[in-house]
Amino acid sequence: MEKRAISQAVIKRLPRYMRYLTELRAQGIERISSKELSEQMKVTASQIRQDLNLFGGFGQQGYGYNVSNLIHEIGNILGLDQSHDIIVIGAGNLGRALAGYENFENRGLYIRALFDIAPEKTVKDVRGLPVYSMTELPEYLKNNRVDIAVLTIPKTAALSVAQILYNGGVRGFWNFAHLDLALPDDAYVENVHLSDSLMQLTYRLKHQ
Amino acid sequence: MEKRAISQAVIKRLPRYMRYLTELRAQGIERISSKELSEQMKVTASQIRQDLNLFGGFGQQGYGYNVSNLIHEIGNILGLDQSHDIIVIGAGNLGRALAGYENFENRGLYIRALFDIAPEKTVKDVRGLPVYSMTELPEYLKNNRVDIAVLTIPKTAALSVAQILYNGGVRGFWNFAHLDLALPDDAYVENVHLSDSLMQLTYRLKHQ
DNA sequence: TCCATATTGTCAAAGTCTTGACAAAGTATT
DNA sequence: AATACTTTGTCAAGACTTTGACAATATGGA
Repeated sequence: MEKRAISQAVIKRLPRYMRYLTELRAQGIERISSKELSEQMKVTASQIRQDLNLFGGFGQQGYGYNVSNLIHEIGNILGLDQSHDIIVIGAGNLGRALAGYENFENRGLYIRALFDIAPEKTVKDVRGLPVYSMTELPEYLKNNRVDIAVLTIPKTAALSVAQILYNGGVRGFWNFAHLDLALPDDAYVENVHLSDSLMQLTYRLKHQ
Repeated sequence: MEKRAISQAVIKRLPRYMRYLTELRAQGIERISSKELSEQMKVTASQIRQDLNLFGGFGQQGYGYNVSNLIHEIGNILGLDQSHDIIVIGAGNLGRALAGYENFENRGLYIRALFDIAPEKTVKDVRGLPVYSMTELPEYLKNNRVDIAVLTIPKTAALSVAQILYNGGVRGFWNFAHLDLALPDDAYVENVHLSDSLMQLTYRLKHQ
């Protein structure tokens, strides 16, 4: 799709642009210049223009960017034009929290089911989603498309479950287990290490 | 503490070193060279040595690094030698998930209480922690030290609650609300945007 | 004790990312 | 229709980060 490789640094910024632009649209703002946006986001205008230009000229000289159009374009870049079928492995508090996010569906992200070793322990159901036993996972994968698996399970279980998922055809992994999941190269793993982020905070409290 | 400013890139890597080193120690491994560690972590040995050297010479030529000692040193750098008192604002699934992490206490991170607008809705209690009403927050802040507040509340409430916390003396904010919290410069905010991270995954599924 | 080997700490080069500057091209006003 | 203004897209310079190389120095075996 794009000409040259896009750096990780740029990709990380795209959802943030999305967030600010969506907020602007909600406020009824239709156009925005890189300068105005840069002031709100506390980045340089140059960076915004440079980032957006990697994917195409979405702006217009003398005018700026059309907010709705830019949301649409960045959404396409991020793959939100395609729908994604998602399952959550681990129906504990974290799994239920993620499964319960309501805004995902606006972006083509559909949570289809949860899995847990002890599904009956799940007192409340989450938005009416089914909670299956882990033993049913291979069968489910045979009969249902799954683009992304969310792993909210202990690190001791994470790798073996990920392998079942990979063998069942899943290629997207959103991993909350406390280890860096290593899977074959055609699997895409986004590791989320919450405690790493908390330690960055304790670092700053100590040093700054 | 350190001579020159440490870059954000380095600080981000420290918790990851911590994770791998802790795993090594659990396996009974007492010494490790930057070369071995670099192979496990899939980074360059040079980067490991350069990073660690910013804080002091923790290694020994011809030997490598002592695992336990290095864990201790990085822990100090990250501020884990100090104890931190933490409260969680929002006792929904996410708040309860974070409050329930058991490993925090090994690192001096003590969750003391949760707050919620509707504390009675919280069916199960979390490890026996008290769940207070939000109306009790200002009083709590007068009587208790709070180093870090975890915000797991809707974005519409986040800024006003953060200001109450800031006025009550809280300077560390671990923010899960879906906006970038802007607070005075002496407050340290670590924003965690889970959906940003999921969008990086959808980007990669589309493009790679 | 000596020597071969291992491995750090550090420097400079290479690579990547961010910023400032400005021509080109549009908008808005008179 | 002409002019002043705005703002993009793009380039090159500057800043920052990562890597490779190697002297210095320790280990461990003979």
